[in-house]
Amino acid sequence: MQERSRRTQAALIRATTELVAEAGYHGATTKAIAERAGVSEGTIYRHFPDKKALFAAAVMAGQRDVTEWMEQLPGRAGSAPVVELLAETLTQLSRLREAVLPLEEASPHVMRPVEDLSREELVDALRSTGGPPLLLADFLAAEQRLGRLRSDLDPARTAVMLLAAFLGVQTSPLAGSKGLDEDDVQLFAELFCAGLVTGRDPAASS
Amino acid sequence: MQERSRRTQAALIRATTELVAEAGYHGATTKAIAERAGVSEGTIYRHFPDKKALFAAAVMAGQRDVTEWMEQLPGRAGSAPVVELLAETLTQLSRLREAVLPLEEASPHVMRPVEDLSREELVDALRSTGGPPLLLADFLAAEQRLGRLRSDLDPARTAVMLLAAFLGVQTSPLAGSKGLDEDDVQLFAELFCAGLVTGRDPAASS
Amino acid sequence: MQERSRRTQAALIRATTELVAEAGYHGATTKAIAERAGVSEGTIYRHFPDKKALFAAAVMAGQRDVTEWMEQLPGRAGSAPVVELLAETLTQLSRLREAVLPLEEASPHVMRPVEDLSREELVDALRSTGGPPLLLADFLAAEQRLGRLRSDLDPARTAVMLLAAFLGVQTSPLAGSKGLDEDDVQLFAELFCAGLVTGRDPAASS
Amino acid sequence: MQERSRRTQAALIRATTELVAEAGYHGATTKAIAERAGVSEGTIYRHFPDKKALFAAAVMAGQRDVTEWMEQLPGRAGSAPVVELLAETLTQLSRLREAVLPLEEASPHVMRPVEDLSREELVDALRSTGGPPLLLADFLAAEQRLGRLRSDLDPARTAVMLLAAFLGVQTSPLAGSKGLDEDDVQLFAELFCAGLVTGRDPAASS
DNA sequence: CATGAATGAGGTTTCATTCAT
DNA sequence: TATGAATGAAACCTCATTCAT
Repeated sequence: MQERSRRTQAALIRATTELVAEAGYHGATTKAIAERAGVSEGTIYRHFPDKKALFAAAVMAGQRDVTEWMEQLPGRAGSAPVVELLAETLTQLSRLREAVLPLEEASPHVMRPVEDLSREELVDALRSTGGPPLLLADFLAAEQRLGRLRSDLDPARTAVMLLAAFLGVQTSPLAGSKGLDEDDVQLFAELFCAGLVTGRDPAASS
Repeated sequence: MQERSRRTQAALIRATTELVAEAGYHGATTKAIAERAGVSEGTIYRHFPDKKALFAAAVMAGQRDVTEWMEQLPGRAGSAPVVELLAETLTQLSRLREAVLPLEEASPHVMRPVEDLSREELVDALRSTGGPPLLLADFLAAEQRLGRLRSDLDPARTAVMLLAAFLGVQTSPLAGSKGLDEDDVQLFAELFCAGLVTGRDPAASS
Repeated sequence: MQERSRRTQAALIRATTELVAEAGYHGATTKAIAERAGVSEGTIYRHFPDKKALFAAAVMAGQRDVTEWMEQLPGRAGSAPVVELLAETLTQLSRLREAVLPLEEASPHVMRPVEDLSREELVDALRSTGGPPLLLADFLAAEQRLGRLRSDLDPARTAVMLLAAFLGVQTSPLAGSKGLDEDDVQLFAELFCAGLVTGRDPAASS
Repeated sequence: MQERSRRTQAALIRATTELVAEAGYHGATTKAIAERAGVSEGTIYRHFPDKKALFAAAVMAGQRDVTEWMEQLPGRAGSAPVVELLAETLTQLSRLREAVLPLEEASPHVMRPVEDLSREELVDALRSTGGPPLLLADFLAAEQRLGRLRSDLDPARTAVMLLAAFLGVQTSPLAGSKGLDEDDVQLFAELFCAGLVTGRDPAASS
């Protein structure tokens, strides 16, 4: 039955995401994943060709959630001070991504040997059309057209840098293990955005 | 021989750092490390109680190099525009840390399950007296006293955020595998520092 | 439907035979067999109690084809020089058995641990009434009565030895992977039969 | 210590050979081999890169024993009736090879998927200089020069065929599981050799 | 001090077989 | 009856760690 199949698959992806968040990449063994998902280890391989594919699916699923939220962002350009919009976006991101982040961050240094080829594919997918970086770039470009953002910035490059910096803050061991609170996000948005806005942004005067 | 002992230890640390950078955390097995260091596997355990200790030592060693460079920073407060000083600092950091970063980044998500306790210890050590975050905080405080930096910022918190954001940019899969070039560093410094400086900083007018 | 049932069964047997020939014993997994036969894995167990039974059936089916051809052999005793008749027989065998041989050869060393008991049953079946060895023995006995074959040979024992030797040549890794050509069969027949015939066989003088 | 290493290696090879003979290819699991050899499973991989290499080493070791015995054969050409020499050779072979044979016979159809490339290498090695087939070919050529063997036969081809046929008889499921006794070997030698010898061989008249 | 063989727990993956639909 | 998802034992292999030499 396709219904049951879909449920199992979702359970596996959820178990993977949770376990990586909780116990790190090493804790996300096939055994632990199967246990958490309430299936046997063999079942994993009925739904994914190997562990690598399961991880990729988990990353993509998380990615999808984030993307869905961000799709509204470009349309909201100009509706509030830039800093405010960015702060809201980052707050949402920090909530949505909490679970997914370890997975993605783990990929470059950790998953490399497991994945070889597929690592590039995965990153490509993350960057490809419609992903958060592009959506953020769209938003920045829209604000540029409104004259509220420095016109000498490359939206794509800036978007990537902003996201990467934020993810860095969110995951850095320097930040402690507690994660970020509202204040942290607000401070980050303020600091970083001060370099982005022009005088025409109403919040720039503060 | 203490001399020989020290050389072996250094070789092990160097081998560990190189291997993590080259082959990722999974490539840094005790066997590979011993081979690269030109000793036998058993020898590792003459110098470190376990692999975890070797990794911690490797992180600390890298940390030491970075710290040595940063120790001059607080004394240079006021000697040039803040943005310029920070850009120079980040450029140095991006060079010095290239090798060590994978090690540190690997630690939170990768070493956690292996180490549990030690992770906290490690992070504590990274934040403890004399480390780059504190040195950067000292520099920021000095600039605050000179009136060139917003006085409402907590230097310690800001320093951590700045470093974490920069490390995030440096290691993010979003940035591609090529790493950062001079322009990227410059852009980052500009964007981020615009939120830090006051009108009294000579570069603030640009 | 008994008709449909028979077709499925035949498809399974054919798939098994083909797969063992193509991909070796390890390639003949239940999954691969079901795929090739165009049914689901579970269906196998509607038609055969287990994999072992499927293999036995496949061996028997191949055996049946060979047997059918050999049934004419005893009746042709005396109709041509012994060497010629044997060469023709072996040529036919080498063609008919090409597909089935791997199955049979695989059985003793491969299926033994899977089957234990059944291996004996299988071999018994192979030797039982009507099988090629007995038919060849009948032919040899007939030739003995015609005086064209050494009378001191035990027909049954000789038949088994002749067939076994030929199968050995046909499957030996020493012979390379290309199999036997006509010349090889001819040479084998000549060499081996020279020890069988008496002076009264017209070909014995060559 | 190299001494201990060699002993372990020998024990592993012996265990592998025995287990394949006793329990078939499927019975020769890494676990069973390690148990039989009195070491842990992990130890296997300190001495051989993988199971395939262990099997190859076991085949080669058996091959070496057989080869050692056969090296004297070419020198004995002419020292006794051809049939007698061959019978003796085959008797020795049937003893020496009893253990090794399953391994070799298993290779083409069974080990293929495990070995892929290496199967060809293995067979090449079996056929390469100095192996039993070549030694037997040397012997046949020597007998040809003595005029006791048909001069129209290709020694190499005949040697391969003779060995393959004999191995076939020795391992055929048709022959039952008891193996060959002296009488069987004698009969095989007589039958097969009758086609080889000329009138000048003293045994040809019997 | 150094070696390197040995360990054994644990990892990912396969596959014959069962069972709910 | 046919399906195909689920099972779980067992396969091969890795690796941090110990210990006799």
